[in-house]
Amino acid sequence: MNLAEHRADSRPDTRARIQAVALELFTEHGYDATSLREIAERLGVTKAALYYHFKSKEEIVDSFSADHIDKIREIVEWGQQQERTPQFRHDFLLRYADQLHRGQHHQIMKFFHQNQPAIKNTQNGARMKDVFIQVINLLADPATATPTDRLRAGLAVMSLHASWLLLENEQITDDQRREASVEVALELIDRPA
Amino acid sequence: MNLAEHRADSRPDTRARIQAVALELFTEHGYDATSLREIAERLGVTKAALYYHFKSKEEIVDSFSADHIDKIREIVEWGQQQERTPQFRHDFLLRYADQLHRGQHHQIMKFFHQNQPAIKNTQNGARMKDVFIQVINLLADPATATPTDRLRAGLAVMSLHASWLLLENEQITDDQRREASVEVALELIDRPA
DNA sequence: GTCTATACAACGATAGAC
DNA sequence: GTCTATCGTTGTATAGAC
Repeated sequence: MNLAEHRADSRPDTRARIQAVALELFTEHGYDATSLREIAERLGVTKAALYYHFKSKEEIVDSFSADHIDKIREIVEWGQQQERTPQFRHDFLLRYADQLHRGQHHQIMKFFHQNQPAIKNTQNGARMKDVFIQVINLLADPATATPTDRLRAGLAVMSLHASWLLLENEQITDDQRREASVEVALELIDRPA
Repeated sequence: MNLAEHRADSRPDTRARIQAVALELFTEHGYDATSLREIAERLGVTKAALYYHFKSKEEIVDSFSADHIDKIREIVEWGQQQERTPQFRHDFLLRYADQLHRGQHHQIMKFFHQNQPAIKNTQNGARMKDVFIQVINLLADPATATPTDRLRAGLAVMSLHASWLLLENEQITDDQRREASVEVALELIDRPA
């Protein structure tokens, strides 16, 4: 899984640059609307060069989402070993929010949210959906929670995922945006009886 | 007159059938991933037939979203003439939720949510975004509300829009789904001081 | 109002030179 | 590791017969 070490012999970090530009364009204009030609031109190379680093367009998405999914899985696995108390839900949500704000993970979530039809049939699209369901299951036990509780849990997660979208026109800093999203998320999961 | 069952192979109202099939496929597989050939085949006609009724693929989207946008605008215009009390927010949200569950409007919102990159540069995509902002402005006055209040308002609307998505695996009826989404939405807009 | 046939561009992907 | 050149497919859209 450690691709960085595998490519230690290649000269510039072209692979990482492709990932960064692809994520940016996929998020901005959409996965389907972004051609490999656009990505290549932005980098000053040709389409064929991309195919040296990735065997398909879909593999570019998989490459930058695999790491993000693994990180969320770690948090979920930790959570599954804890007792389901209100305090746990609080801690879990803070861990989750913390992870979202590391590196490009926030942007990756934006990409997944806005390109669901394009990726839901891909390998990592399915994995992302699975882990998302597990997160909600930890916040609202499917065996005992009401549909209303389940919905609150889903919206709590969505508050963290989509805060940049719902608050995109506001004149606030990233930290303020993050603080607001965590506050509202906590309200939602503290609500159940 | 019963036009619908008059003839099985040459039904009238082809335009409406195109809209219905297009909305279904656009929502299920995505706007970009759905070709006009697919839509035509599902209807038992050829691509060229679609072009008699609509001058482009984008116009199909515009045709079934224009009516929905107008309906929301009516509600917004009503809201802008009311006093901004807690009771008003309550009534407004109920009116909005009610509109969402008429006809195909719920499905249209799902389509817009899941295909934002594909439609954000279209005419009605911009109109949809404008009216969405106005809805949030009515629930949380941009001049006085905190970012947290704004986020709650946005999530309240998202609760109504995305309840079928967040509760898609639950074994509940449409009415229960709707009831839960309204309940959580009302909680969110009742929260501000 | 729907058909056949086709124009034309763009896409993802591959082969092979350097 | 990147290039040129190209393949095969699919896409939207159009022209003209019926």
